[in-house]
Amino acid sequence: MERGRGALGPALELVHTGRAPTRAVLTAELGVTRATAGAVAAELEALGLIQVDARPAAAAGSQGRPSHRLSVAPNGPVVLAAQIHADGFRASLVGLGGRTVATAPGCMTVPADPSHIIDAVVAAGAGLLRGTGRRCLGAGLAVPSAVAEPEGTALNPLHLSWPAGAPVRELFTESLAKAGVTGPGGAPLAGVAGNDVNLAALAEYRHGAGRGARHLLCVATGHRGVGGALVLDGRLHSGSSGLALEVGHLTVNPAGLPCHCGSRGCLDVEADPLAFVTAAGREPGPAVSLLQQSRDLIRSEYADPGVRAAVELLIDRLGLGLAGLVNILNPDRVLLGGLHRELLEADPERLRAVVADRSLWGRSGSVPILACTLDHGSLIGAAEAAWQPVLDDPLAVLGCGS
Amino acid sequence: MERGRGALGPALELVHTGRAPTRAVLTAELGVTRATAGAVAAELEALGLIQVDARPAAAAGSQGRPSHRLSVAPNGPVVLAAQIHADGFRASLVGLGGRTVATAPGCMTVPADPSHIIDAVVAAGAGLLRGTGRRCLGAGLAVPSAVAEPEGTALNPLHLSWPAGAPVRELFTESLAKAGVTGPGGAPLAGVAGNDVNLAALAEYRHGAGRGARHLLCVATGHRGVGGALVLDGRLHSGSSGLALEVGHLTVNPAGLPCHCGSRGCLDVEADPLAFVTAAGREPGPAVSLLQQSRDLIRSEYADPGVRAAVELLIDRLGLGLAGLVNILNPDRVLLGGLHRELLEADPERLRAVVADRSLWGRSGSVPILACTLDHGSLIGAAEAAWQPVLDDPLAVLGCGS
DNA sequence: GTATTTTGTTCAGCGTCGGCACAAAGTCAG
DNA sequence: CTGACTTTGTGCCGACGCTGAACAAAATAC
Repeated sequence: MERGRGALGPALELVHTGRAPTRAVLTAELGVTRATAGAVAAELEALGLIQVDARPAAAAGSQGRPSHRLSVAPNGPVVLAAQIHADGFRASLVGLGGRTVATAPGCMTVPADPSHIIDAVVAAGAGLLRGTGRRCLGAGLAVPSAVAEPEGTALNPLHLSWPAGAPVRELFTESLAKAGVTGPGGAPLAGVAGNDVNLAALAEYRHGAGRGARHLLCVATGHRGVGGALVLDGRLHSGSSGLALEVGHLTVNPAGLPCHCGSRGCLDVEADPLAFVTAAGREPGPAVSLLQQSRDLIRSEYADPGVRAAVELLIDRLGLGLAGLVNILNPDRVLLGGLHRELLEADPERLRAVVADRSLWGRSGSVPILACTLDHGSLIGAAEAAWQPVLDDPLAVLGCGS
Repeated sequence: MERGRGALGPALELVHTGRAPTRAVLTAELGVTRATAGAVAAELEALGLIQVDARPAAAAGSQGRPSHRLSVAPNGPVVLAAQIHADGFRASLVGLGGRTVATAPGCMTVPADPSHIIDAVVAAGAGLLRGTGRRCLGAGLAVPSAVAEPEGTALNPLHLSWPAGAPVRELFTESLAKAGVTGPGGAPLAGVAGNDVNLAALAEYRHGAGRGARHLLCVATGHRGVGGALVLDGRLHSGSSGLALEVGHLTVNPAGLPCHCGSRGCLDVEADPLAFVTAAGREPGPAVSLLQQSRDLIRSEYADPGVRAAVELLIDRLGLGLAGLVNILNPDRVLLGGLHRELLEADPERLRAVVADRSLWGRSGSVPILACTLDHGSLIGAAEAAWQPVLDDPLAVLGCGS
């Protein structure tokens, strides 16, 4: 409680994202003196958040005294991360560094009443907490819908049969209280809720293929429709009311299918798994298995000319949409998830060529397009959102006394 | 040089934008004690940047001791602001608060060699500086082209006959040195260059219709093509390489005109003055007078059914483009400039209805759409960009000794 | 004219960080 | 194996920048 209180948050974030493996690097990254960095590390260790290994692993080739290694505390506090998708839910405890400590998947048909499934996923998370006995510092929930801020309501839970405007954050917070999940000192825990693609983008930025990007654009499709997200200088850009990056209604096929938005040829209906299966000339299965059906087609039947043509068609449409987004947002990296990831991996050159051709500047055209790398990215992202208050100011969350 | 050095920049910005008319308000806005706010104000006054009037104007109805009024120093330092457009240039000296101190317009055909006109506009500005004898702290240049960062090159100076990739920032800085324009202590001055719509958006955010917005979207059209800009939390978002908000190639008319980008029906060719004049069934005049021709048509011949139909057609196309941008960016305010401003004022309800109808969420649909209010917004914006280093850290620019 | 309210100023105190000196722990050269 | 060198960790002091409290000033309210 003497030195380095102002830099506590940034320092924790550096260790959390693995960008400060040693005290020396921490010193350089924070731009402070060794004395301050040392005090900061000591404080974070005292708070039980990080670990300092005096015994260095292997100082390969470097002269001088070896650095102490900084790492996330292996038995430190966790956050409760929850995810709801069309065919079930998933709850995890996630520590710093994006490390999943325990997981409880659950499959079911999602009930029309959001509070039921939120209670179920929270109960699963509470069970994990009891089982492991870890301290819980926050809770995050990912839902397949835009979440309006500051209300915390799910505006378009399309593939869930929920009513539009369901107050998911409020339900989540109430559910946490009912399940007895509390924060430090038994205080009630305020849950955070967000769109699954947004949260996945945040997770990729911190721990996945988005590390080191300044402006990260993420586009993904799960079962139906297309979602987008943008991370600007490390912060999720969700717009003035949480509704940014609703990219599904960019026009990518002027002569295309009518969309429920009133226009034709929107990305939502032209570049999602249903569009792919249809373009490949196959009979679409049930909605929740469309992504798997598409994956199977690409991986097992790519030799089929119909499948191949469908891949190329969807790449062209997706590329048009991405080019539009690149022109507007000028990101320095683009990540693709869900079916879009499969399309990228099936023919990376074609997609990159379309984007380069249609985004005006050769420079932006050469923006790297990569695949998302995290499993359950939106779950990790929900955890990241829950960690955010701790990363912003550890002392405010943990209290000076504890 | 004792108290309040950290809060110096934020305090200056508050006075600069008129959000801190008194010491008491400054105290509240900065979230510091009266002692600190007083010291900060004293320091800024000592630096010659602001003025403290002990004699209050008229404390209407309020109890207690009247506040001292804070205002921008009337004879304080200025920055050199320059703007180049299709039919000439304009140079001004602009003080804090966006106050234009002196102006030198110049009309000519813009030469194909950018350095000639940049030298001319800088010479005009240098003349103003000699004439007024004011200290100059920075210089900014607005050009009708995307400016790539960090190179400072004009990538698509479409209506100028410049080569693509002209190094405008470098030319500007060299020209300043040649003209003998120097910063504090005779140090060489680093010029900043930016896209005119971007800079106009910044000016509107600070001093115009954008004041108080969190996420401000600005769309404007001058003679040809459509430009956009985004201000996020007070900072211009120009993307990872300065190329963001190139909004001209959103598709707004699937069956529309071919565009040089290879697509059809782009905003650039469907919602600019040429498109309007053509849609109204008139013979387009020379490129540099298209905006004026459009204005005249709307203001004088709105009764003509052809003109009216053209207004409605362009409103519908513009609305489609704006709706797409609102879905992606979720701003809390939209400003329109150039011909788009005229369209808004001709039929505000129609434009708002189109945007509300096509942007998915009723809430975003009700985003306020307003007209730009500043004359020569991009010139003021060039000045704002030039002021930025002073607003960020006044002491670093002015030096502790002076 | 006195009380109240609000604002500006002075001064002491303290927390936080930089700078420096020194100790510690390794590599490298002979 | 020893000594020089390099790099990292730590303790101490001072400076800087802010808070808090007391006090003074300038208006309104009664």
